Amino acid sequence: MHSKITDTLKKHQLSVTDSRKKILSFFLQSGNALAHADIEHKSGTEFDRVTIYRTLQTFVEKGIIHTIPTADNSIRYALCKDECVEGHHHDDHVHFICDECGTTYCLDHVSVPKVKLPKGFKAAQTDLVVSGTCNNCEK
Amino acid sequence: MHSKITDTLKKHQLSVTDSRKKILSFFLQSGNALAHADIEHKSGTEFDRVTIYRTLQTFVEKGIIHTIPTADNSIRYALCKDECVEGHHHDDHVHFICDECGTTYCLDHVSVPKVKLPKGFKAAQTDLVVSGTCNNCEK
DNA sequence: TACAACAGTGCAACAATGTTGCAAAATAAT
DNA sequence: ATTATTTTGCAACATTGTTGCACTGTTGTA
Ligand SMILES: [Mn+2]
Ligand SMILES: [Mn+2]
Ligand SMILES: [Zn+2]
Ligand SMILES: [Zn+2]
Repeated sequence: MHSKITDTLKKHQLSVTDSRKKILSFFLQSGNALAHADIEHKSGTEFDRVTIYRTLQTFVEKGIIHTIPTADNSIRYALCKDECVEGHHHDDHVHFICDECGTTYCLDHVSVPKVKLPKGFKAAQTDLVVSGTCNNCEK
Repeated sequence: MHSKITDTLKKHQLSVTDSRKKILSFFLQSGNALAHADIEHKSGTEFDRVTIYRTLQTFVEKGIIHTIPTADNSIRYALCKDECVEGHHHDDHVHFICDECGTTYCLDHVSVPKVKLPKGFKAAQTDLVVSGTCNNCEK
């Protein structure tokens, strides 16, 4: 019997450890994006801060999670879709950060439009982040 | 006789001080976006690290510079266009970060497209950041 | 299951980045 | 010129991120 969590780790050639299982479960439970600090709070003293840094880094490299840029010096991380693999992400959806509650959403069904760049500029990745009020916080 | 720098500070109701003049001049000279660390390097020991933090914060609040989100935990700052005033920015252009040289460009003539959000989501601000190779670094 | 090889973790020490309060200095207003 | 106000530097502290290394846990093989 294999849980979904164990399967995901194995699929990406990672040893199955307590911290990885737990951190991955946080993402699955939450549904939304998490910052390093969120994970630190959720896990209490269960494992070391350094382990969280290394786990997040490993997950990003393996294509399990992706980063979401912000203007407040706190990277958010969210689960990738199945197509993401090591070294090549396919997360071309819009992200939304709520100014009220701070929740960060992957808007999986809103895709990032192509932009026409000036001569000589070659795009490798495009991030579109919208901030405002989410559907939970609206009046 | 008033310099452009002094004028800009006065226009935004700021006292004209050495550090503000110097930091603003860095932005005017560079043309591109600067991170806190860039300013710290350019200024050497001329003024305190805390003063740089406070000056950048003040400039953002007053609409002299705007922030550019990144996925590497290092906010970049760039000069605003003239229309930006306290509490209300008008920097709806695309930003480009070169993976080779690290330079961050304001693509003033490439505007951010409107995106259609799911029901209940209200956009206040939209940031579009492209990364890749700039026209200086291509091939 | 037992063992060896390997990978991941915790800890400690450190570096970098950001924040706050307060007295001294600079600037602006009178 | 004097006063009122704002800004700065400093010190102290908090938070965030990085690295090396010994120890522990995991995996694959017998
Ligand atoms: Mn996402
Ligand atoms: Mn810009
Ligand atoms: Zn919200
Ligand atoms: Zn470049």
